[in-house]
Amino acid sequence: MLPGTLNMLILQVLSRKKANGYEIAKMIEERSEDALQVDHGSLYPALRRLEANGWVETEWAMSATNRNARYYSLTAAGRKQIGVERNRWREAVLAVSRVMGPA
Amino acid sequence: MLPGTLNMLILQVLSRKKANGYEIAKMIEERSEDALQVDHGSLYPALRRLEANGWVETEWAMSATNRNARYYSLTAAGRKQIGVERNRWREAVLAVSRVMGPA
DNA sequence: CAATGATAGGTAGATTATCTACCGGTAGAG
DNA sequence: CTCTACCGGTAGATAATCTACCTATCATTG
Repeated sequence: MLPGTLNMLILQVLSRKKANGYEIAKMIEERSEDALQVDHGSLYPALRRLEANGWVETEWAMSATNRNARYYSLTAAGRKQIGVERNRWREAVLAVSRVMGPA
Repeated sequence: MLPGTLNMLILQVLSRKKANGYEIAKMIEERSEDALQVDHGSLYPALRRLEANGWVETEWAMSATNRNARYYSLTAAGRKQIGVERNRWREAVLAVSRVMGPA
């Protein structure tokens, strides 16, 4: 997992639907075709940061598998933040590409 | 600067020619069109790591501007390492792209 | 000749984000 | 009743970066 990308990835998957931590990790792993493994020792602290920044909000609810789970959903600020992170990522990749050259 | 990319960027610029720290930073900045700023508090520790890993070797020499400078050049292991880092980077970008989707 | 900016190398300490390794618990299948 | 999947968390180590500081010389300009 590239440092600095986890926040963006979490916000992205939450832009589709609210989810609990376990589901967020699974979605990132599945959508990356298992290329990204979300360590849950990284995930929960990251979710705390997102909440502290006002980008996600939480509520406790029963999961589809009948467990008590903390659900995360994007705030309005969180939706804006996705754009910020996307642009930062795109520019970072472009900048690295310019240095690394083709192939 | 994305964490985890500096080593690769340094190895890449050294694959063209040997250079001192100041020149390495300038080359990365110029080739990225100033999108990447190489903090020299990050650069020198990174160069130490690369040397400790046996990917670069150093010698002191006079620079083009007539100053005593430590020049870095790739070892055979360093050349191989570029490929390793390139592949890792390419796969990481691809994985993130799959999660983030188009646009 | 003195001041300044560009060149050059370095470190200490703080910050940030990640990973490792633990802890706790429940639901449901077999 | 045991085992797997599900679910949430933290403490401490690790790694890489950034901030801020130090030193020094060369070359140009006033």
